[in-house]
Amino acid sequence: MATEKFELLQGTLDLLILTALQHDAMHGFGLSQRIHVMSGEVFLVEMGSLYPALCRLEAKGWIKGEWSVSAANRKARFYSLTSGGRRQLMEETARWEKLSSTINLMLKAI
Amino acid sequence: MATEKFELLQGTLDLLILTALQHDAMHGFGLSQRIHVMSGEVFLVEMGSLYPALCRLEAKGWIKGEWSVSAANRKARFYSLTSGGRRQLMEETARWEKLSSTINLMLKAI
DNA sequence: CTTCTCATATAGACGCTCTAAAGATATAGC
DNA sequence: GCTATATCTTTAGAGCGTCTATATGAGAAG
Repeated sequence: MATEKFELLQGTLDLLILTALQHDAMHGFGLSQRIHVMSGEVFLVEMGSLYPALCRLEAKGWIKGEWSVSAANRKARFYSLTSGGRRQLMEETARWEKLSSTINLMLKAI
Repeated sequence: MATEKFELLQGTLDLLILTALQHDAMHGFGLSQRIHVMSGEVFLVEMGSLYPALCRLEAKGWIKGEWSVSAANRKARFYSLTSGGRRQLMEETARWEKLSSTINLMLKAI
């Protein structure tokens, strides 16, 4: 899902979430906005995509969520990376680099 | 599908197929091998993934298939790019470049 | 005549993302 | 006080692309 019909490549949302959580804990709503901004408004992750992903990542032990109060004074669930999540981020980054560089190679092949 | 657990990113198989067909017509079986070789053995597209994709692409008018005889003297369906397929290849390439460069940007953000 | 390789095809399951809708609560405006 | 708006979470259902697994057939090789 995205601005201007740029749908995400399936399998990259986890990577984006882990990346966006790399430095501070965030709640889902803010995460969506951060991804939008970080991507130069290319990606627009809707809630219906984001929340299931957050649950998935939490179930796998890569992030953990805690209820707290947002800057706007509302209850919100703040997610942060676990140590396993950091490891996962490195692995997914490596995987991404391998896959994308391979595709780039093929595109340039004569 | 892949050597060493490198599964494809969903949505990139079409791009790989169109790219591999860019210069000559091929049958599915050979296409699978070509993708394996072109990718430096990173991608291994199994038949169960490839054939449905070929049908899809043909249904969309991006490739067309014709029965002929393979180098090994067997009946095989040779696929080639249509003009619409060439256009589609350009579009998907552009899309890939936009998406992948955006992700790379995010990964490098501090 | 049996086995191997080449080649196509299809069924069924799985996982991720999307669209869509519903609900709850604080703040702002009137 | 009342209502509207913005913030925030949640879930259901569908769709699509890929994967695993299997069936099928024909020429080549021995």
